[in-house]
Amino acid sequence: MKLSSFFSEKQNEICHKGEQNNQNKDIEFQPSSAQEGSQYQSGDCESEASMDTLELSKDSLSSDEQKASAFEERESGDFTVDEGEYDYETACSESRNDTDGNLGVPQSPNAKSRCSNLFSTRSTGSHLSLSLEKSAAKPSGRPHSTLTDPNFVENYFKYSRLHFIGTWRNRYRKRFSNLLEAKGIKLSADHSGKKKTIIHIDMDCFFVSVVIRNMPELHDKPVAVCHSDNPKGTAEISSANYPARNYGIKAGMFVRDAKARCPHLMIVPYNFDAYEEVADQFYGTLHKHCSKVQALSCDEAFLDMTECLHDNPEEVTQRIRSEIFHATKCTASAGIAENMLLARLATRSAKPNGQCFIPSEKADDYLSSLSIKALPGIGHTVSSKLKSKEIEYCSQLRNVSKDALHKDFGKKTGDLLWNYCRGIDHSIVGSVQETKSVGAEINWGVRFNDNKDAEHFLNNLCKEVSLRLQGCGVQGRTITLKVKTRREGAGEPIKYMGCGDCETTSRSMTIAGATDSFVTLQRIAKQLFSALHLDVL
DNA sequence: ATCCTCCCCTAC
DNA sequence: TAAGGTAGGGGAGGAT
Ligand SMILES: Nc1ccn([C@H]2C[C@H](O)[C@@H](COP(=O)(O)OP(=O)(O)OP(=O)(O)O)O2)c(=O)n1
Ligand SMILES: [Mg+2]
Ligand SMILES: [Mg+2]
Repeated sequence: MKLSSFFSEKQNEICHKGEQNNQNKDIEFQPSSAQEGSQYQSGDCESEASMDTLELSKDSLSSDEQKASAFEERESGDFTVDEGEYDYETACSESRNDTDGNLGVPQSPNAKSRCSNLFSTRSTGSHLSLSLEKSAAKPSGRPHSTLTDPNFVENYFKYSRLHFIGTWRNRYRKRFSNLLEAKGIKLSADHSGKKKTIIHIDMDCFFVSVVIRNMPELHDKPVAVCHSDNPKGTAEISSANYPARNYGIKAGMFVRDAKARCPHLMIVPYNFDAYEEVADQFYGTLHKHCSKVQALSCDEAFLDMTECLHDNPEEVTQRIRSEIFHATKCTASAGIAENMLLARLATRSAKPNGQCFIPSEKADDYLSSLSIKALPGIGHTVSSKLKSKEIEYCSQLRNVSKDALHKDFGKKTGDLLWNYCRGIDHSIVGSVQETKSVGAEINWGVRFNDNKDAEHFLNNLCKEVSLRLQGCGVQGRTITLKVKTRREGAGEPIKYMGCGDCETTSRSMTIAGATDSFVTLQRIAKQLFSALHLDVL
């Protein structure tokens, strides 16, 4: 059996380079956090000497237990919802089998693992994450794992779509820094009773549209972006165009399931450079029409047109969309409303290649029949909890008192639910926000035979985080390491080179002076890993 | 009260 | 074969 374990590191408390102070050099690490672990305490954290591989290696080698990664279980949960067309649980049956049940809430846990480290002094931080997995005794054959590629970390990120979208914001920040004035962000303060005009705009099936933008013959055929065209494969669909969605194909689905629904589905490869270029054209157009632009992702933004409006909002929106199409040969859809919530919901109705205006007097009607799960910020866990009480639509949610929502979901989420189901949203369109953390994690292809493998991987992850910190020009003081370990009794991962069903644990440590140094990260990460008392094998 | 650590949840 | 990342919001529970 194989085992896999993950870990990640994270550093918090970032500070902009330049100002940091080191107060006490002596005490570089504050043992405090590390010890929390508690029982364990063997002092790993304190003495560097002890940290040595010895302790680690012993532990790790000694036990045979296996640990695996967890993605699968939870994943299933995340997606189950929609129309039931694609049952992720089935796809990931592993997870379910596993046993033990967990606690309470129905499949709540997500399986995602992440590892990260972050630092920060003030506002920035960095994350580092690693994942480890023990490899099966003999099958060394895996072509794409930490066991066979010494530069696995570096290579992995070149091909990861989630890494691309996850780091896009930092690139955007650099590219458009001249246009971003760090102003007020999201604090909900909408006291100016003035009516606003908000536009939410999102490119249609972005990754597919960009790749086929010069291939009109494919526009009405089902097409999806994926690394693999193997009809038995577990590669994930990144984006599917609208003809493909008619077959029930969605992002995140395994390619074998997509092919089963639509055998003639055309698979096209990723083109990250083109996504970057089209996103720049998209944002270039937006900034031309509006000074208040909030980027949500590479293909999606909010515009506060209240003060940039010269014409009818719908005509302006039409113009912006035409201009985007002219510049990119890709279509965008937009929603227009008086607040960000309604504008975003309007976009959904508008897709594909359309636009939709929701006047505030129609908001109540529009929301009544809307599923709670469709509200932004409400995912599988919250919506399932409500559904178990027979509350599925916004109209039903309006009958639940604020107190009851607070009790079940906490203050903030309770307020959000209460407001959103009534179409209330006071957030304001902001431009940039200060970085709070920086991290890196890998939950695929991570396999270790011994502690050396794990250490090598961890070091590479530290290097990655160090570079990212330097790239952002920030440093951090709190380093967090997260590790995934295969859950007891979990079988092989369903997904090729996946992490499977894992348990995640994390440890963090705050140091006196902010850092972006590889050597420092490496040292702290090692201590944190050791404090977790995990066995590699 | 407020802060801190270790999670969980969400979205792209 | 295939590339399951990243970051912020938020809560529980303990320390201060
Ligand atoms: N699970 C996901 C979600 C998104 N993406 C990538 C591919 C998408 O093209 C891009 C933008 O995400 P969207 O949610 O905007 O999805 P699309 O643009 O593909 O479709 P839509 O027309 O619904 O916006 O992010 C991904 O790789 N995996
Ligand atoms: Mg889109
Ligand atoms: Mg989008």
